[in-house]
Amino acid sequence: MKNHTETHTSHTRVPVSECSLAKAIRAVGDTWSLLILREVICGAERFDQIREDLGITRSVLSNRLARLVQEGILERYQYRDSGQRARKGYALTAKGHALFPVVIALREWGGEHLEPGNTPLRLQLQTRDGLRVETKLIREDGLEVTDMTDIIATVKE
Amino acid sequence: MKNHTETHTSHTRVPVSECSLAKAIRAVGDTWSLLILREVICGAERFDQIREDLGITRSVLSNRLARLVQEGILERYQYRDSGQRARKGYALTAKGHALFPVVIALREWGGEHLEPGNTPLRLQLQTRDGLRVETKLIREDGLEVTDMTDIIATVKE
DNA sequence: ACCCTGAGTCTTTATTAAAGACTCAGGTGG
DNA sequence: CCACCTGAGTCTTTAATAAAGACTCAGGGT
Repeated sequence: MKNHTETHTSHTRVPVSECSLAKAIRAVGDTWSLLILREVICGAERFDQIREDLGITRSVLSNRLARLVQEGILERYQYRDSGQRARKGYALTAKGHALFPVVIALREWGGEHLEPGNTPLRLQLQTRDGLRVETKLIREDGLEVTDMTDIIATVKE
Repeated sequence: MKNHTETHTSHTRVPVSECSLAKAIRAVGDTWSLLILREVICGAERFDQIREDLGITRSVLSNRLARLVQEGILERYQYRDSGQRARKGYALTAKGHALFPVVIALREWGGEHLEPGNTPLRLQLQTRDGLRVETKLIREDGLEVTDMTDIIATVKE
């Protein structure tokens, strides 16, 4: 436990009910939703495929998928592999795709702070022509922020 | 429900137990942890302050804080406001600060996709000298990715 | 010495998730 | 055409988590 006596920053109060960040966390920040999005991003589009990969129960998966569809993050579609019967799948909508920065940032954080050192296979997020994609924090003036302790929360009005 | 017959991308299988992204989601992707981090970022460092802001119960807050400290995302410290008794607070560690890209990306997504139009007060994340900070997806070659549908998941080895 | 407050723990009740049996519709094979 | 398989769920029961709120305990203040 560090022991600092410097004046600490004052509390920026934005009620949870009016905060975009809190709403976003409420929308996708639960135990399963982000993992389901990961599955869809990885190309698991069928119910049972997602269920097997995640080890989630049918009822919970059913609920979460319905919620994600209802929130406009996922959408359902039908497809048919040649010689197979028609099946239903889930795919990202534009709103769902807009979560990529969140997912990629999480992936980066996990890779840098949760791996014991030598991790075998790492999920990679890249463009279709194979270029790696990463998140950067860019200031209004175009410069990159590297020191996170320089960032603070304020209330804009 | 759209009805596409184009060949869908194949499934990129990375077991959840070996995936940095899944681990990151496991670590902070639950109902309360991210909201608690939001509080700390906003300067709410005391137990009861966080509890009041979030409406979380004491026992759950206690558990989550302990977990976040144990995971090295938060740390405890003591401080004393002038004329007040010493108190304990929670602050982000370097590992916790490294989650800023995730938080900022969530904040952006919430602001763009969850707000009904005219939202009164919006939490702003900026540098100490008042410059707004935003996340960008940058490709290996330095160009920004604007079309999210161009991003796919692969397994790197 | 007594009281207040911050920072919890403990106990009871309500919600949510897990496990796994059951349903139902669209095809497939005979 | 009929029986059967499979994907995509629902339903029921049991276990785990969270909510509500009383209780504890230590450090100051008066």
